[in-house]
Amino acid sequence: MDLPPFYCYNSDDDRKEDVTQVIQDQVASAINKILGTKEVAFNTPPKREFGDFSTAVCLSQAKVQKRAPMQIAEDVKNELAKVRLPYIKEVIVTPPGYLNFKIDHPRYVKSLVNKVTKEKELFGRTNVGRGRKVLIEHTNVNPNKAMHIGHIRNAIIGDSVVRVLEKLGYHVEACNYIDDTGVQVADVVVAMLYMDAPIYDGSGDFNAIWAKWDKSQSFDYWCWDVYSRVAQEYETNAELKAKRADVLHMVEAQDNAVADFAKEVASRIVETHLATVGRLNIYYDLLNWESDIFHRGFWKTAFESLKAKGAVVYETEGPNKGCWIVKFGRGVFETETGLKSEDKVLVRSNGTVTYTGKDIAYQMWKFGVLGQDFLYKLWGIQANGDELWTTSQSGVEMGRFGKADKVINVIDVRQSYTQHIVYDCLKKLGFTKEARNSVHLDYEVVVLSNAAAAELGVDVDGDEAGTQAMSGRKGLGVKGDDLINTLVKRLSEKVQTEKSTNVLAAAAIRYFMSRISTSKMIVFDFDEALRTTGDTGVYCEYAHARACSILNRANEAGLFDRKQAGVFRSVKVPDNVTLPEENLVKKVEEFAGVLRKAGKELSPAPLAHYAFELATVFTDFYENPDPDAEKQVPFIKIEEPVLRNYRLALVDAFRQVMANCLDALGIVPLERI
RNA sequence: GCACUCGUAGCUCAGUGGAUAGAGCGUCUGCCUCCGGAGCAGAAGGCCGCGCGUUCGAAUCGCGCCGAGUGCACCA
Repeated sequence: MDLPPFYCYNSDDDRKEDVTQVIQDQVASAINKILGTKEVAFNTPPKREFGDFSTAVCLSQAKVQKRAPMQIAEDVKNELAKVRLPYIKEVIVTPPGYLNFKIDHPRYVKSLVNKVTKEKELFGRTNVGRGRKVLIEHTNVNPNKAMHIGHIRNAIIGDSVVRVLEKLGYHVEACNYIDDTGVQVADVVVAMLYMDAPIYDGSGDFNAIWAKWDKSQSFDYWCWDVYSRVAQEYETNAELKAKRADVLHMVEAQDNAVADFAKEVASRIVETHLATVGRLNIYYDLLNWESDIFHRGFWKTAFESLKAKGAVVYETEGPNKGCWIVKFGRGVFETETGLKSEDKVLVRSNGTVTYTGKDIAYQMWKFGVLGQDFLYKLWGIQANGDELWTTSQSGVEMGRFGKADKVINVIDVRQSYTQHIVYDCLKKLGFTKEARNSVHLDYEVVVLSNAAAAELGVDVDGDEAGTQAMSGRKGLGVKGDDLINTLVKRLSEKVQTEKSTNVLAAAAIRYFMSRISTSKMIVFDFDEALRTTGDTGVYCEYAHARACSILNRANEAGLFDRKQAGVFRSVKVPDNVTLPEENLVKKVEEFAGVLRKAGKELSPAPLAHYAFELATVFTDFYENPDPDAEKQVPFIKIEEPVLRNYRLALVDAFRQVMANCLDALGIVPLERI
């Protein structure tokens, strides 16, 4: 498959303002001039005595120059002494030939603190994405049951990437695809209409059907059980199973009472899903309904293009006889069990279109190359104040959605193959640029540890290592709302307000899902997910709240005015910057780079790790700001105004950057817990 | 069979070419007259799955194994 396009952009321009980058660029160009090299890579020395950053460039030069690396390093050091390098205090050579550089800390700290103070919530942002529109589709949960923690992982990754790319200057559109015409919705409809008495009489009156819903449960929870029950019933009840095809057929026809009922079921479930993810601070710009893809005839248009380009062929023989297929893989081949085909069917022999077929048309719409559009109407205003729009048969034309330069589909890794086919078909249609700009953000799934499964009542040995896949059909899984509720309950004892409790629970869950690489399976364990100490979102929030608390105390004592912008702008930095201070400032500076990394990898994981490291260095600074002193003095009780103001400025810089980082992770920073 | 992903401390994970491989949880030992103890300081715990290569230098790159998982539908 082609390389994801996000690896291609050149972000060099955006690093020009980083203080360390400025310093390293000057050192690098000086070294390049001396050695005649083109590039110098820097890294961090293992020991603080060596300096702030170093390079092994002399080691690789040893072979070229056929001289000892130590000797080269010494020569470079001597040459560098003749050049004026601002911010560099000292150059040290260590075996086997490293060049180490010491920074003039007071100047460095001052310029960085001033930068954070000036840029505030903009600190760390860049504009690499300027002028480019990215459409990110995520969540995409079948609207037939409650969301489980696997769906939650998808939504958290998707929403985090939306936030990161916005901070990198892209124009981002977040879409949530609603498959309201698929078998899963049909199954719940079958269950509601035909599984229990009273059976639907075909009258178009659904009052008796809705009355089956046990209102002591939310609708999505009730459907969760109903769906797993009907899946079991199918095994023994062929008559019921036959109803599925009927319902599916009516839903696709869209011109009958059952189709309207199905839409009503799906809509109600979508509302519950939006409520669930809303608790986690996740929002969208647009809901895209599969029924509208049918209605607007997207497939027909795409199909004509595919035929015109010869990308699809009609099979007159072989295993796919009577189907329109796209050639793929090895094509038709013989196996022990007979003829098999790796080609992908887009139109079945009964004339209906497969999901992949619809997806090709839909992907074309996302890039604005289908030549057709949805109709839209306002769904409502979300809790964050933003409008949420939806495609709709009764909507109006609008020019603002789709037409993206890049499209990111957040779908679990099991669908890599079909995504590949969709992008490949785009290429076959002549949309090579669009195919290249299509990204499958393929994260790994969430499974249950045996212990977690045992807690849910599954018949497994909870003491044994191993995992259980979640399954909607079996009704096996941890529901998102259950996890949130459990956390809220645990946290509420020690948190002052209900609002803070909810934010903190969301922080814990988002952090838990974000810290693990998207390429790694999450083996869900209750103890781990509910933990509030150590490497958690709660710890990060706590550090932030503590910083706010210090600043508030200082404010109350009249030491400075928090509301008054720029009070720290001209902060004086003492001559001796302590190690904890230095570590904090260096970590603060890393934020912009971490944000870029998250954007490049399309993953919240780097930001989560960074947030924890930032919280840790801050806590160290707070506990022990001056390790050489006999006694640590609380910042607000420092008598000397220069030192006190400086330490408070560092607290404020930390507070700002932690808030920015949490925001990128979709976590609301708390002033108080 | 083919393809992709994963394998690092008892457990959960960072680290993707640099110097002595890091965190958290759990275990053990200490620390609340003090800005928020959801914390801090310390101890113990590693053939970075195995082998061969590339390189001055490999957990990191290449090849080959081993183990775990996923995909290869006229399901989505």
